[in-house]
Formats: sequence, structure tokens, C-alpha cells
Amino acid sequence: MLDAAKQLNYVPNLAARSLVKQKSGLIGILINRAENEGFWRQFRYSQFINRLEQLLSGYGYHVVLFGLDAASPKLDIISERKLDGVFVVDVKTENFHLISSHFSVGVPLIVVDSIIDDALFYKVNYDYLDAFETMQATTSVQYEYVIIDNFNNKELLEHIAFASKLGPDSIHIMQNDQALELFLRKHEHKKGIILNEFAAISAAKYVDPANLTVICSAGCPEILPLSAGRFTFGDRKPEAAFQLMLQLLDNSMKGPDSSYIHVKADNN
Amino acid sequence: MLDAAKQLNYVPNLAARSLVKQKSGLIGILINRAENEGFWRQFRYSQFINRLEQLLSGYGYHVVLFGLDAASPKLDIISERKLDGVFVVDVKTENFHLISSHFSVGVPLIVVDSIIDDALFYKVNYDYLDAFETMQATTSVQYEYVIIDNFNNKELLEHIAFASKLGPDSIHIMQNDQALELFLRKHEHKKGIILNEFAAISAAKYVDPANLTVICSAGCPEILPLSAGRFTFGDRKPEAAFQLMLQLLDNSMKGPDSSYIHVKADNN
DNA sequence: TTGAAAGCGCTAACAC
DNA sequence: GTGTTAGCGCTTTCAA
Repeated sequence: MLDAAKQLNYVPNLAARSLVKQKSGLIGILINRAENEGFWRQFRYSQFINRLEQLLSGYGYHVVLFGLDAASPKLDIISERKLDGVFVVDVKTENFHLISSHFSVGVPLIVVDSIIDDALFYKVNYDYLDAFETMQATTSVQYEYVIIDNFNNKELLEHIAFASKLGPDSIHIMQNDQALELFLRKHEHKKGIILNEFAAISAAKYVDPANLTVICSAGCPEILPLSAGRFTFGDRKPEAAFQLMLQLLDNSMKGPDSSYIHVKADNN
Repeated sequence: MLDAAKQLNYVPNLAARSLVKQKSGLIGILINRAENEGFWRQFRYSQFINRLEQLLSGYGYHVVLFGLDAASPKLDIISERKLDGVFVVDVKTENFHLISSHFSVGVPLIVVDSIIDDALFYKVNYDYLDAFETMQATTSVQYEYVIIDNFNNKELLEHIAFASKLGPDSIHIMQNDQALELFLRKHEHKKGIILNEFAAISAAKYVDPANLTVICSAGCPEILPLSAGRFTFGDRKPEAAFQLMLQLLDNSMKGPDSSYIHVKADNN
């Protein structure tokens, strides 16, 4: 009677449960944020985070969102909250040793949009090699420059530059609108590739978007000017990251053989 | 000696601390998500969430991000995780009784972008009355239509419609691109107001953005076409929401007299 | 000052 | 099966 009523609106205290089960039921999404970052950086992971949260919630996990100071990331949250798994997005290579020291061994840690030569940690990146090859193969257009989104991870930047097969003078790394405009003025009326829909929006202020082909890494091709070319990755990255996390969570860290997951593009 | 070493890399277990202190140190940001929502809805709260997370983290709280099914929101997270405070964004009025039942009295609950006639809960909204008035006062342009972002909260929609002082035929609520195009075709070459930068991006596909004045409620005027007019709110909403939360958290629910906070625009 | 002990709300392990 | 108990890692209280 009283028991039934108690049962009816009984709510378990997950902090107490965490304590005894040694599992918090919390997954962290840690994302590097720069001080005065351009608007195109602020939105590029929104879709990824939203979708990932949706997937994790559907599986019973709760998501802790935490912004990291790219210069000196505070990672105590991982051990303090006993996070069951962690996604770290857009990591500076030189900060990575900090991360590895701040998490108990055995906690799945997935690094997104970063190349880190440590097989302990799984990486989820877009397959840029495949993307650039497919782009060249399916079109007769000769691209003469590429604009790369400004990732914190230097290795990833270099990898994308390499994948583009273009020379240093034809490559621009997003910094700010002024530098972007300057670069675009030098390449007016030429065809170019640009990473990230939001970066493309910036570029479209200075050149005819018809000359741009956008590699849609932010999951939002709808935002592009109609005349811009586009190359999309669909929903694949959050899905891939989620599946990988599940695998690591279930099979106690026995993940795929390679510590790199390369997310391929749609059949564009 | 051993003690010192232990001290050195001692990490408190916040779940245990929560249990005894009866405070989780967690703040929830609960945000309604529709099934197939247009892209302009997916990004409009990114800036708000990011900034709010930054402010709360700076104050020592951790943020739990949780997507709500607008149709039947699962709110157990509030009581299960013993959230110290909750932001609920974009709430359907008819779901609100669910919310009030799912949270223990005494937990600060701040509703964002919603009008709810319950003085128990604090509301943070942009001051649309002031915005429309200022816009009319500082320009000689005669606006002939307004496009309103599709909020879940019907009362807010009605309030904005009222604030615009335009008739039903001149008001369009964002639904999808087709309906938007149709509406815009009927008002070609006229001057109009549109809420939300991302909605404006959609509209700019169909009309000359020079005819649009955008009420920048997503904190991202940079994304707009250069020719579009703009009316900005700056960073004020996350700041206001944060300050209000602090007040409620510190003074044990003794907040401002009015349960409504109206965030004014910049000096545009 | 320093130390021991109780207890937060749960689960798991053990007894009955 | 059903009931009891120990203990997860902390903070707080009360004793020495």
C-alpha cells in the first residue's frame, strides 16, 4: 500500500548508484574552444554534438558537455565525475599527454577530428583522402585552391593539405575574414574547394559561390547558397563515433584493430 | 610520504560528494528537439548553450545536455541526477505541467524562449516589444511582413506576432522551405523582418537579402549576407540566464520580483 | 588540532 | 524466494 505508492513515484538516485556500481552512466563530450574563435568554428560541431547526445541518451547514458581551453585544458572532470566514456573533439597534439594522464586506464576515449599517434586511443575522422579522390574522379573541374577549416590539430591540417594534392600557395587555413578575403581575391574566378559549410558562408561574401565546392563536414548543406557545389558526409560521423563508443563500452575496450576510423562520404 | 603522493594526484569522487552534500553540482540544459526539424532550428541555440556552459563551468558547475522529445519529454533526468538547477529551452505550454511535477520544489528552473503563466518558474526571453519598437523608431523603412521562427511555445509566437503590429496575412511562421518560398513570393520587393539568422539564410535563397532586416536572436550576425539589415541582441541572453541562475542558486530561490526577464537588444 | 564514526541512497552478497 | 547487511567515497559531527 504505502509501498506501492512509494514505488509509484520512486526515483533512483543515480549518484548513489554510481558509487556502488562504479559506473556513472555519464559520457563526456569535451570540446576545445578558442578565445575569439570565428563564428564558423562555433557551429561546426553543433550537429555532431546534438546527434551524439541523442544517440547516447537513447542508450541510457547522460551527456556532460564541457568546453576545453585549447591552451590549457582542464580535464579533471573525467576522473572527478568518473565518466564512463569520453569524446574529445579537435585536440591540440601537444595537449594530448595531459589527456592521457587525466583519465584512468580502461575508460574509453575517442578523439574526434584529430590525428594522434597513440594506438591506445581511438580516432574518428572524415576520410579526406577518399573525399578528395572521389571529388576529382566524379568531376572534370580542375580545382585550383583549397580552404581548410582551422583545426587545433596540426597533423590533421597537414593530412588534409596532403590529401588535396595542392601546393602551399594554393592552400589557405581559415583564420579570420580579412585573411580569407585576401586569399580569395588572389584566386578570383578560379574553382576552389572549401571545408565546412560555415566557412563557406564566410567565403561567399567575397566570391561567387558558384566557384566553390563545399566539403560539408558540419552536417548542414542546407545552409549553403544554392549555386555552391557540395560534397556531403551525411550523418555518418556521430553514428560512427557512437557505435565505436558502444563497442568499447560493452567489450571492455576491445575495439577495432585499427585505432583510426575513417568516415566516408555519401555517394555524392 | 605516501600520504603526500596520494595527496598529489588525489581526485575527489563527485558522486560520493553529491550524495552527502545533497548537491550534484550539475546543471541541466534541456532542449526540445523535433523529429525532422529544419536546419535553422538545430543551430539557433548552439551559441546560447556554448556560452552558458562556459559561464557555468567557470563557476564550478558541470553541464548535462539533454534533448527533449517535444511531444513527450522524458524529464526523469532532473530528479535522477539531482540537478541543482535546470534550464528548459523552447517549451510547449501543454508539456509544462509534466515539468513542474518532475522536479523537486526548490530546484531553480529557468524557462528560456517560452511564456508560461506560472510565477514559480522564471522565464528568460528577448524583449520583442522593445525590439520592434526600436526598429520602427530608428528607421523610416515601412516593414510589410514578418517571418517568425517556429517556437514550440504558442504563447511566445503570439506575443511576437502582437509585438510586430502586423496583421495575420503579413505574418509567416517558419515551417519548411517550400512554405517560406511561397510566402516570400507573395511579398517580393517589399521590406520584411525575419527572426533568427539561420532562418534568414533560408530566406536569402528566395529574395534579395537587402529587403530583409534580421532580428539576430541566435548570436550570429556574422553569418548574414552583407546586404541584409540586422538588429542584434549581443551576448545578453546566456549572461542573463546565468546571472538569474546564480541568484536562485545562492539565495535559495529568492529571485527577482517578476518571474519574467526581458533581455533587451544592443544599441543597434 | 587530529581522529574516529555515522550516514548519504543505493546494489550485491549473503543468509534465512 | 525474502530480508538483512556491508560498503561504495565522501562530509560532517562528535570525541578525544
